[in-house]
Amino acid sequence: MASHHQGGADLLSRIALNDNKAGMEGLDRDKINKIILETSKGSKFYENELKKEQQVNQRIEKMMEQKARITKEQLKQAQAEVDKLTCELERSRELGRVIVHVDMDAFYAAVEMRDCPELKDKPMAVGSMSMLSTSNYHARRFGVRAAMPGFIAKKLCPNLVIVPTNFDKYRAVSAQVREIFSEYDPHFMPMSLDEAYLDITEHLEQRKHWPETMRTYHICDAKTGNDADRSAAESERDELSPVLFEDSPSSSPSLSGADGKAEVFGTSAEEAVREMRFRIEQKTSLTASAGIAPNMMLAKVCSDKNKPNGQYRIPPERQVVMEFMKDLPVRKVSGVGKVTEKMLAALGIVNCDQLSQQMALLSLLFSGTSWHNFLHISLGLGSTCIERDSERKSMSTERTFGEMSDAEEQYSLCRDLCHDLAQDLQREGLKGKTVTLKLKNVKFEVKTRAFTLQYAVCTEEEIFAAAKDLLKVEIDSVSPQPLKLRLMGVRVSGFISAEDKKPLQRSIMGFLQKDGSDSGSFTQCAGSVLKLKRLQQQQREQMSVMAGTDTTNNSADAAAATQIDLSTTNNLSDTTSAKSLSNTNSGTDTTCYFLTCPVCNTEMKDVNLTAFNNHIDECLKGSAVDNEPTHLDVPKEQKELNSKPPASSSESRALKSSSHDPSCNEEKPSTSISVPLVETDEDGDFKTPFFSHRTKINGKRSVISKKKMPVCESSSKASLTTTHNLEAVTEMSSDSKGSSLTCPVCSQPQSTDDLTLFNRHVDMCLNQEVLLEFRESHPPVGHSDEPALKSVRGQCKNKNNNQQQQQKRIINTLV
DNA sequence: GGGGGAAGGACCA
DNA sequence: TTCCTGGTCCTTCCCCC
Repeated sequence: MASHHQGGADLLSRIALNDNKAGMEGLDRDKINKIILETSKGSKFYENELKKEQQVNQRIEKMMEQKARITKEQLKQAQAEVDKLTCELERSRELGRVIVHVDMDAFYAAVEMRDCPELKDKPMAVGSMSMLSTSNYHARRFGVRAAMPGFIAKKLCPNLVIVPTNFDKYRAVSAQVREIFSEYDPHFMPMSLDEAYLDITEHLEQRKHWPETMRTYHICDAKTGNDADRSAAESERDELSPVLFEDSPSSSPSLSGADGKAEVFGTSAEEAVREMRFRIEQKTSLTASAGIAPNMMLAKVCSDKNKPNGQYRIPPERQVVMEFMKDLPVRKVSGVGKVTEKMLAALGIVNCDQLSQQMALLSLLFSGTSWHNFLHISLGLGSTCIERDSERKSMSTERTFGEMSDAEEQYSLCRDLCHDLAQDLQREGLKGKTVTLKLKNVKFEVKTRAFTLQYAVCTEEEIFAAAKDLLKVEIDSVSPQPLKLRLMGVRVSGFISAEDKKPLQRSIMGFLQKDGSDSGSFTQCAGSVLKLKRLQQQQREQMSVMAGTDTTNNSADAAAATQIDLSTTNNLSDTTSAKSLSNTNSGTDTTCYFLTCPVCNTEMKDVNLTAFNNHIDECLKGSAVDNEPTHLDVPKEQKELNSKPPASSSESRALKSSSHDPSCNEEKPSTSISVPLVETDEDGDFKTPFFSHRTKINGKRSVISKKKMPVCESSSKASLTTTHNLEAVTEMSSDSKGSSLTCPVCSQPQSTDDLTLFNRHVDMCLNQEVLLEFRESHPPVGHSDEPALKSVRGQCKNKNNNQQQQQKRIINTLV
C-alpha cells in the first residue's frame, strides 16, 4: 500500500494518495504522499483522520483476536455453510441480461475544457481551494484528483487551474446524454449526472432485425443544432479528445472513422454500446466509457477497465466471469471502500480469488449481510435487475462554513437550511416524519441528532421546530462554552407513502398553509393563535356540514381536525370555541366529547367519558374489533370519519405521568419533555401529531395497538399541555415584547427571555395542579387492575414508546 | 429474539 | 488560510414486548 512507503505513515492510509482512479497509474507516489502529508499535518482535519484511522486499526485488532479464537471445527462448519450457499447462488446465477454501465470521462473537467479550449493543455480541476470535484488527466499526473482540497492540489501542481463548478451547465449536458440513454433503455437508471446503468437486452433483441440504415450515423449530422455558442469548441473536438486522454486505449469511433462520412454499427452488444458512445461524443463533444456485463456489479467494474474513452465486455459465460474475477482487486468493486479494503488486507485478502478462498473465515468474522455480499462478489454475481424509479429515502441539505460559535447565528442558519429543505421537499411533494440535525464541530467530529415525529412534515416551520430543539440540546450540552461548528445540515427522512399522505395531514396543513408564515418568533406565536382560531372556526363550520349529509374524504379530515380542536381546547379557559361542540356542564363526568373508540374506530358525537369508556370496555371484552357497537347510538356517517384519530405528542406525556402505571410516575420528566415538543407549535401549523394509519402496523400488529387511546387518560390531558402553550403565547404576543408574563396556571410572573423555560414552567404547573384536579374529577372508568383497561393503557404506552425514549434522552441531556 | 428508533459510520459520485 | 455535498445502506445500541 502506498502509505507503507512513508516512515511512520502506517496510520495514514486514509490521507495518502488514492490511486484507484483511472489516469493515476505510474505516479511517484512517495513524493506525492510526502507533499500531501506535509500540507495536512497538524491540521484539525488531519488530527481527526488520525483518530479515525486508529479506530479502524482497533477494529482490525479486535477482528484478529476474534480470528485467533476460531477453532478448526467452527471453520469446517462455516465452510459447509458457505458451500451450501454457493451452490444455491450458482443455481440462480443469471446470465441472460445485458447490463451496461456508462460513465462520462472526467465529466465536469471535460465540460469545462470543451467550453474553454485554452484549458485543454493545462492541468486543471473543477472545484475550489477547499475541495475539488474532479480533475483532468494532465492534473492527475501530478496526483491531483477528485475529493482533494484545492490548496493541497496547488502544492502538488502549482500551475493547476481551478475552475469553479457550474452545475447548471453539467445538468444541461447530462440531459443531452440521458436522451441518448433512453433510446437504448427507456428505464435506464441514472446514478449521478455523469453515470448510469442501462439494461439493453430488449434493445438488442429489436436491433437484430434493424436494417443497416437504422444503425448508421453520420459523423457531423448527429450533432445538435442548438449549440451555436459552442461551435468554436466543437470545431476543435477532434483535437480535444486525444489531448484529454493522451494514453487512452481509445476506441473512439469518431476518430477511427474520421475520414468517412458515416459509420455503420453492428447488432452486437459491443456495437450497440460503441454506437451509444459515438452518439454521445457527437452530441456533446465529450467521451464516455462503458462496461458491458451480465450484471450491474460486473458492468461497473468493466466501465473502469478501459477508461477513458473505452469499453469492455464480459460475455455471459460463467467461466469467463470467474476468470475475470480472479485477479480483480477487491477495492475495484463498488462498495468496497478504504476501510473494508484495509480490513480484508489484514486477513491477507487483496483480490477476489483470495476473497473466495477465505469465505468461511469471513463468514465467521463479518455480519451476515457483509459476508453474503463478499460471497456474491467472489462469484461475480450482482444485480441483474435495474431498479426503476426506486423511491427516495431521505432528503437533506447541509452547509460548511468558517467557525461559527454564536448561538443566534446558528439558529438562524438552521432556519435557512430548513427553508431550503422545505422548498426541496415541497417541490417533490414529500413529507417525512424524522428530522435529523447534523453537526460537525471545528475538530471535524460529526454528530447527528434525530427526532421522529408522529406525523410527517414538510414546511420550514415544522422542520425548524424540530431541528431547533435538537440544536438547542446540543448548544445547552456544552454551555457555557459555545458550540463551535463548521458544518450544519438538516435531513428529513421516513417519508410517508402516497397512500398515507392522502387524507389527513394534507388537508389540515392546507388550512394552515393558506397563511404566510411570519419570521419573528413572537409574531409567529401570535400568528399561530390566529391560525388556530381560524381553524377552529372552519372546523365548526365543517362540523355542521358533517352532521348533515356530506361524508366524503374531506369530512374525515374535518372530523380529525375537529377532534384536535376539542382535545386542545375543551379543558382550559378558552372554551368559547369548544362550547359549540361540547356541552360544558357543571358536573365533572357529564362533559360531552366527540371521540373515537380506539378499538372499533367508531366515532361518537356527544358522548361523556363514562359512556365512552364503557363502550371501549365492551369492545375489548368482545374483542370485536370490527363489530359495530350496539350500545351506543352512532350515526352511520360518523363511522366513516374515523380513519385517522388524532393523538398528540402531549398524549404520550400525559400517559407517561399516569398514576396507574408504576413505571410512569416520573412527574418531572414528563413535564420537561413537553418543552421541545410544545415549542414546535410556534408556527401555528398544527403540531399535534396523529396516529397515522401505517399499513405495516395495520397488517402486523394487533388492531388494538394501532389506534389505542384511552380518551379519558390521554386526549383530555393532552389538551392541557397543548393549549396552555397557545394561551401563553397569546399573552405573550399581546404583551408585545415584554420581558415577563404571567403563568396562566399559577398566576406567578415569569421571565419570557426564554420561551422554552416559560413553557416548561407552565407545563410543570399544569401537570402538577391541573392534571391532578382533572384526575380527581375524571376518575378512570373501572379500576386500574381491570385487565381490559390496563391492556389498553399498556399498549397506548407502547405506541408512544419511541417518542418517550427520545424525550428521555432529551431530558437527560437537559438535566 | 425481534422490531423499531437513534446514532454513527462506510461508501458512492 | 483552506479538506464538500447529498445520498444510501449497514451496524450497533437501546428499549420494549
